Amino acid sequence: MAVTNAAVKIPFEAPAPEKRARNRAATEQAILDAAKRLLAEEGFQNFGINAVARGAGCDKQLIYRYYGGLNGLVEAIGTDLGSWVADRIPDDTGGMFLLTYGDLMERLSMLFLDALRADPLMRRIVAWEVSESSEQVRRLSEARSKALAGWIERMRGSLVPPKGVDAQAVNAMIFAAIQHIVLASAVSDQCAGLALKNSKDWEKAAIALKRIVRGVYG
Amino acid sequence: MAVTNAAVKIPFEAPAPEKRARNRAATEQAILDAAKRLLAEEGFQNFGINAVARGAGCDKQLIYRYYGGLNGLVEAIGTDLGSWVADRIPDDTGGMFLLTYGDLMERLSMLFLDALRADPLMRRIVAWEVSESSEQVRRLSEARSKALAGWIERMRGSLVPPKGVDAQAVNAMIFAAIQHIVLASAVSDQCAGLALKNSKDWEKAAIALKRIVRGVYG
DNA sequence: CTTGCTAATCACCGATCGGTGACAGATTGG
DNA sequence: CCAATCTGTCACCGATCGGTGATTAGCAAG
Repeated sequence: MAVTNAAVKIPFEAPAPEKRARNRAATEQAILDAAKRLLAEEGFQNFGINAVARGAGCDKQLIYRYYGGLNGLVEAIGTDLGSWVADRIPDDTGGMFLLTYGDLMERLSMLFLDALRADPLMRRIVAWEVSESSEQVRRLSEARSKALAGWIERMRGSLVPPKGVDAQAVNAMIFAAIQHIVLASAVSDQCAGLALKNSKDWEKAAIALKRIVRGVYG
Repeated sequence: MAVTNAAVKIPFEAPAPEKRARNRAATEQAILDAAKRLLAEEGFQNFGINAVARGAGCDKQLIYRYYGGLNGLVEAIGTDLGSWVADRIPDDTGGMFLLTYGDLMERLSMLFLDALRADPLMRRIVAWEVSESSEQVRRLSEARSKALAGWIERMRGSLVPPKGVDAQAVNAMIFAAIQHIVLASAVSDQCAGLALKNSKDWEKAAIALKRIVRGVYG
């Protein structure tokens, strides 16, 4: 055949002279890291076997071997998510005394808002959750909400919501608002006409959020 | 006889004897309808030239010719969105007297919640908005928020928010909460631990929402 | 050194994607 | 009647996707 040998691909091999040694554990970690990085930076849209393998600098076959495919890999990300959450959201009260349930929810709202804003991976996962109904994302979703619920329970202590208020429903609304507003800001710097660019904008959003919390819980 | 003839492809030609006549306007409409249907039913993930052409029962070439590709088609959907919103969200007060800004926002919240729940296309678009930052979705987003803002302005009448409350920020939070909770319910029947399946669940959600509105606006 | 095990790579598959150029059939104007 | 125009169809392109079988390369025990 007319060999076109001159057309060989030189696939950008040079600048990574650090070849990983023959080491399964390290490769597994590299794959997992690449998956998280890719999901955080590019979103779930172009998240696939080929992309992860490229990002990890290894063959996709290894993803099948070590994780059983994308599903297993996503599951592994979910497993990671628990500690991930624990690492990124403070467990303490920030030196405040949370005397009432309103104090608590105000504090939780602010912590969650800041944590989500600072965590692209978590944002992408939330966006994924509301966009697709596959088994993959269902697992991720479960891991996330479990970690979150655990965190809230830990922070709650012995505080109880006021009588006559469906705290579960109200809190779901509050967390929903935070999630949506952070997601919207990440793609368009605004939400429902409210600018969400600089820290001044966010200060307004935070005040509004506190106002809502206090309006319900006093 | 060993009829190899049986192996011929019969490409499922029969059950659609209704061939569209040679008619550009009708074809354009069929494409637009197919696009909206596809987006509403399948989501933005598998929304593409090929899928739309399949759905419209015509060649994709026509989409390029009549709409200039997917971008133009999405833009056409955006243009449609104005009347779409106007058709689906009531403009009247439902026989209520909206005496205060709180009355208004409570009513708007309920209307928006119901409308979004009943409108899969709008849901998909919102999910798209928070998942991708392309020019396509930016156009859609603008059309949607414009239609929404117009609706709110129309409903507002002469009512003004109470002093000392950043109504824009608070309302953004409320609408964000509604959008996220509806999106979440559409894929997983729950949000942040709150079940959102039957009408009883939704009644609880609605009450919580009203509570929040009343907590802020009285 | 040879044998085996395993990490890792390579080559290929069919399917689908977005996109384009060429062509067929109907309609219309001269 | 012919030619131009418009609607619609078809075949094909390169790229990428998820997935798999065969193969190479490094390491340790015998």
